[in-house]
Amino acid sequence: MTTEHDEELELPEQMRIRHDKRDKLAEQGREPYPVALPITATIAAVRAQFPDLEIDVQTGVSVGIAGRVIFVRNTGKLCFATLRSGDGTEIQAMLSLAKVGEEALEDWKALVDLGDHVFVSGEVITSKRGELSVLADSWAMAAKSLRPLPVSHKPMNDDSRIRQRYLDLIMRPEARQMAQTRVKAVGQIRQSLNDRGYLEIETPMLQTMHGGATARPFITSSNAFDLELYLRIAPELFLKRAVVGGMERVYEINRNFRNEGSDSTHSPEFAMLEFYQAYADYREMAKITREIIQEAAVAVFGSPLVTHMDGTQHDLSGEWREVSLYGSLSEAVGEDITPQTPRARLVELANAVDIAVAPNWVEGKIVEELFEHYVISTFDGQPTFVMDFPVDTSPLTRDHRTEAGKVEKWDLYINGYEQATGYSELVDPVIQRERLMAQAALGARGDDEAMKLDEDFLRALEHGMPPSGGVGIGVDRLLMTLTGLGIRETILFPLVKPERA
RNA sequence: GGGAUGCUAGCUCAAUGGUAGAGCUGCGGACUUUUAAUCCGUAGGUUCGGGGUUCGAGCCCCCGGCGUCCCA
Repeated sequence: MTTEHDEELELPEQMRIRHDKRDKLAEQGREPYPVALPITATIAAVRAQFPDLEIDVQTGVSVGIAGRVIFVRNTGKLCFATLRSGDGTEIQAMLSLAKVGEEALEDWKALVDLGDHVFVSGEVITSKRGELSVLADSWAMAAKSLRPLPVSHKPMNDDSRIRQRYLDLIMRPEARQMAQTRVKAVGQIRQSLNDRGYLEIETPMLQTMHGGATARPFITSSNAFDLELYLRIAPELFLKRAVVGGMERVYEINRNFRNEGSDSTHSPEFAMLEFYQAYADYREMAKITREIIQEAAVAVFGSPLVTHMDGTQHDLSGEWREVSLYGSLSEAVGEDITPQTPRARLVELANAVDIAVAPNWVEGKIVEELFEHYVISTFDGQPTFVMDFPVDTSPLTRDHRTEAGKVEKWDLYINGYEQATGYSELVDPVIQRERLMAQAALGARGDDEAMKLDEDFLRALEHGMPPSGGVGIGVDRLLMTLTGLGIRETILFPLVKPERA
């Protein structure tokens, strides 16, 4: 039988010591986790109030502040500590024998570790080196940390940073900045859409039928309803129902779930913005998309000039280039590729560049793969709208108004990544039914990514959906574009496998 | 899915198949102006898990776990 005491003995030495200090705090009448502290100011407020003090100044102003101890420099009769608040602002605490007395100073030295949250009450001064400081009259533990922090001057390894993001946030300003950048960008997206008369709505994450994209879903079930449920792969079909209902400008920013692998650009759960506007077409939606992304960049950087942490810059200002999918591919291949190009020729072209064509690939899928192989690298990172996709890969998109075999769909590429997609939405319920029937046939042939026939969605369309444009923007991808970081950095807590299986 | 590569002290990393080490952190001591403080002393290990080869395995082999990079 293992007692609690034995378990403590098995802890690493440094944790045992911190547990002991936690116990000692209580013995000395110092609560290790007090419920409240007489805080009078934030660290940021103190810094703001005294921005430019000379060296060795006494302000006569007394404050009570709290923060996490990130440096300690204990000497015999005068101790220094740097306290940092969650926003990253720092201030020095000084504890002198003369001010706090021998007992409080000895307690400080014996019981305070790097990583503890402490409270310090005293006068705002500057030290003889000019550092803005609070010269303590008293101190209190705000929250004892039982685990040592990583060393501050060596980078943590990526795995630990992601698994223990709280440590990353404590240790690395860039991690805090990333989290704030995301808040700024997403906040601006909402603002941009609200300003254009859009309503933000919430549609189901648990769905009885998944649709709106081609992807494998996560499957779960309801005990109460004895029902198989799917985590949504897209909100599209519900947002369109809202448009049918008369909500003519709607958007949603929320998580989608796709039961697929992850890499530097894919996460099983990812944030998606979708927005729909009645009486707009895909060109109008492209313009709004560009404006939203530019406005997000301005919100983060103050201008459409995006600057990554490594110093590389991308100019997102102005109009963005448009290329035609078939046209740019034809140019790259050196022969005319159209929706009428025979499948056999497409397969030859694909095989010539080592694209393995699966038997169930439709012609449009081969064209898109050829496009990705030949053309995307020529964009040179520049924001580019790729216009007019094959009809057979876009079952929810309206036929092109003049080009046979194509639909009014664009993909937006920035930095070589697919960033957004926009449609003139298919609103003809008869054609939509035919398209979804064709998808169901693919599904019956074993394509487990094919769309299902959603009768209620079709019923909604049969009530009449106004001509509409729709867009999906990957929020995590947008953050990647703005920061130059991988998707697992733009997501605060990405999915990681358990450490022990 | 294929290939390469990594996992060692709290953190970052060393270690021809032959006594597992360093820096920082920690602990003890000195220091009333420090900024990754300095100086003296000292502790800290199930080398990811399991099996195998060997007189002997952190290292070699096999199986598994978790990462990273490249390719598809």
